[in-house]
Amino acid sequence: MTPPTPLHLSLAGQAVDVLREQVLTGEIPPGSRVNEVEVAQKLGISRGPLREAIRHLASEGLLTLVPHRGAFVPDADADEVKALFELRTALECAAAELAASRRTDMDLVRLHEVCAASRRDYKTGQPFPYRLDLAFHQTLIEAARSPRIAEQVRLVQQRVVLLRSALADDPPHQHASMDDHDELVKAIADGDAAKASIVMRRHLSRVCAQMMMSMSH
Amino acid sequence: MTPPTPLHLSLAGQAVDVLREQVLTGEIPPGSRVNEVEVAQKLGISRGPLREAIRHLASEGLLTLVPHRGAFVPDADADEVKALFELRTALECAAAELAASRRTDMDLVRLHEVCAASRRDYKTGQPFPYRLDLAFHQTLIEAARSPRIAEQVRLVQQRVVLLRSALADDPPHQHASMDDHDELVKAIADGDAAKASIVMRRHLSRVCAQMMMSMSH
DNA sequence: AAACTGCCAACTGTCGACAGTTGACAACTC
DNA sequence: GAGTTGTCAACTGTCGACAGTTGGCAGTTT
Repeated sequence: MTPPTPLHLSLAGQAVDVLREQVLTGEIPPGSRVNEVEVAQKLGISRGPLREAIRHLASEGLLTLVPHRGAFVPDADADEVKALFELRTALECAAAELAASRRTDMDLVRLHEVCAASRRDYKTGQPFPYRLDLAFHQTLIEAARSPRIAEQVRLVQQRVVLLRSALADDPPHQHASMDDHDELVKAIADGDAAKASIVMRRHLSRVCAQMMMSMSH
Repeated sequence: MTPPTPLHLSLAGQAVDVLREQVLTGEIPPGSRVNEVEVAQKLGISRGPLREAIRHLASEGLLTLVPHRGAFVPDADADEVKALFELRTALECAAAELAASRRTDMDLVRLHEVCAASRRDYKTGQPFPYRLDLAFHQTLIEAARSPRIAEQVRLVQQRVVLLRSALADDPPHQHASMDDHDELVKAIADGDAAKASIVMRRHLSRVCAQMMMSMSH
C-alpha cells in the first residue's frame, strides 16, 4: 500500500503534487509558513523528501524560502501582479504569433471546441469559470509547438492561479474574455501572427487590470 | 575556516555556486553523470545539501534528472537550441520594448559604455569575447525594469552559455553583433519600442543561426 | 557464437538524530 | 514604564546509515 511505494513516483514527487494542490487551492493560505516536521508527519514521510518537494515548489514560485525561517506561501502584491503579467504577456504573445504560423487543423478544432464549451458552461453557470480559460491558453501554447515557451507559460499561469486564490475574486468579465478568445482563434486560423499578438496583449492587459482592481478592493 | 561555516551561505548554496561554475566552464563535460557521493566528498559536504544543490541546478536547466540514475549535464541538440532561442527571443524582444519606454539616461550611459568596451576589447583581441556580450544583454534587461522577465532572461542566457561551452565554437560574427547592439541602443534611446523589438529579433536569429552552424560542423 | 538468466556492485531514495540559528518571552536596568 | 539583555524552545541545516533499484557482467544454454 503506502509504506514502500517508490514504484511509480518518488515520495518527493508525490509530496510535490500534494503540496502544490494544497497551495493552489488555498488550503495552505498565502502568508502562512510551511513547517517541515509537521507537514512531513502529516504526509507520513521523512523531512528529506519533503525538503526536496518544498525547494521544487519554491523554484516554481509557489513558495518563498527564507534562510533559517522556512518556506512561506507568497502574498499577493500589486507590483508582483504587474511584473508577472509583463512576463506572461511576453510569453503568450510570442506563443500566439507562433501558433498563427504553425497551427494544424486539429489545433483549430480543439480551440473552437474549448471556446464553445466556455459559452456552454457560462450559460449554465458552472462552478469553475476559470477551468476552461486555462484550457484555452493551454491549447493555444500547444499549437505554438515551442516546448520551452510552453514550459514557462505553464509556470506563470500556475502563479496566476495562486494569486487568484489569494484574491478570491468574483466572476470576472468572462464575456469580454470569451470574445477575446474567439477573436484570437480567428487571427490564428487566418495565420495572422501580428493580429494574434495584438489581441493577446489586449486580452492579458484587460485580465491584469481586473486583477489589480479586485486587489485594491 | 571551512568545516562549520553556515555564517553567510548554506552549504547547499555554496555547492550550487561551485557546481554551476564547473558545469558552465565545461569542467564537468556535457553528457557526463554527477555522482552524489563522489562530488559530496570532493566538496567536503554531506549528500543532503549536495542533493539540494543538484535539484536547484536541475530547475535552472543546467542538469537533467533521471530517476534512480542520477543527474546528467544536458547535451547540445539542434531542436533544443531552436526551442531555447524561441524562448529567448520572446523574452528579450519584450525586454527591448520595455527598455525603450522605461530607460533612464543612466541606462543609456551604461549601454553606450558596454558597446564602447566591446569595440575596445575586439581591437585588442581580448580572451573572452562573450563577456561583454553578456554584459550588454544584462544591462538591457535592467533598463527594462521588469524583474520577472529579467529573472527568466538570466536563466535562458545561462543555458545558452552551457550550450556554447559544449560547442567550443570559434570567435563569432562579433562585428555583426556589435553593429546590432549599436542599432539596438539607438532605438532604445529614441524610445522606439517597435524598432527595438525588430532589431533584437534579427540579432538573436543571427546568433541562433550561427550556433546551429557550428553544431552541424 | 549468440542469446538468455541470474547475480552483484554501485548508486539513488529515504530515514532518524544531532548541531546551529532564529525569534520571542521574561527578567532586569534605568 | 520603556528599553535592554539573557534565556529558551522551536525549527532549519546537516550528517551518517540503511533499504530499494538499476545496469552490467559472468555463467549457462541452445
